[in-house]
Amino acid sequence: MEELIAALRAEGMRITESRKAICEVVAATGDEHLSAADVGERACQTLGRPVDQSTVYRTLDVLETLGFLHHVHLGHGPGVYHLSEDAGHHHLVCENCGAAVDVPLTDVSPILDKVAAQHGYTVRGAHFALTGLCGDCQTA
Amino acid sequence: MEELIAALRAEGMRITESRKAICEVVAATGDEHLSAADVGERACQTLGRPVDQSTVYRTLDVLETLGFLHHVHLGHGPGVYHLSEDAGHHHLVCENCGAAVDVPLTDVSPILDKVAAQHGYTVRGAHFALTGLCGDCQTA
DNA sequence: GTCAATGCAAACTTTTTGCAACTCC
DNA sequence: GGAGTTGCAAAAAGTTTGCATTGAC
Repeated sequence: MEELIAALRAEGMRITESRKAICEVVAATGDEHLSAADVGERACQTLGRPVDQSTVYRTLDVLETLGFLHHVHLGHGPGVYHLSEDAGHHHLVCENCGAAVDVPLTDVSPILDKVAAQHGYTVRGAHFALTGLCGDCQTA
Repeated sequence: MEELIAALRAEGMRITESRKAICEVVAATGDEHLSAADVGERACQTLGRPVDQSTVYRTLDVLETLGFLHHVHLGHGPGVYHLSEDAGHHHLVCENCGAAVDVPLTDVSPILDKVAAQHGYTVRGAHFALTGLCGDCQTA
């Protein structure tokens, strides 16, 4: 959290109560995947007063631009945000129940990189999830 | 096209002018990826009168349920529809310019299946695209 | 005091839904 | 004639934007 605030300050940006609250929520995010609405809700609780959704979006956008956050799409619902990691991971989502698991990038990168290279592409990040059926939904 | 119409009829569904036009558009789709709006626009031209977007969505939904179509998400814009193929393919999309290439499923399935299996999942289809940078955008 | 950031409201995009009118079988 | 379909309009969900006011520096 201190890191996020410091980075914003280093960019010449102003540190408002709303931003502080959002940074706190984001920093406290473990490997959770929060939607913008989730972040907003928690920020409101942290701050004890309403924080506008547009402010949440704008702040998340800033943090994403600075490289602290990524947002991914796990399904048809809202996009979800999570802290950037060194390694990164793909997401495997059940089409039926929505359960999601993280897949270390190292498990899939070799092939994806190779395939992408065949088309002149460079795979970067994991903006969309891989879809399938989880164990429970297969048996059901 | 005849096949689509026949299938609808076989399901006890009614063949209207709008449906015929939409089926014609869809059947004429090579390996293009059309959004619902694209399909609607072409159907209007084919038919010479307006076809409501809701009718397009409902018809595409029927065709998808019957297994003739799939829809995928290539980026943040509208979903796109394409005819089902025996083989199927993934999509590799440039984050920068949006250029998309099809990747044969056989090129990536082995790994994806293996990784998914490690988590008890079964990968099915390719509902979301893989993202990266195309050759042009890398050099730029 | 300035200028960035906020909150509010309104626009926007894509997709879905309720419902009366229609028309295909 | 009766049920499946349509078109229209309105709603829904997620996100973005314009703008006057506020507040950080």
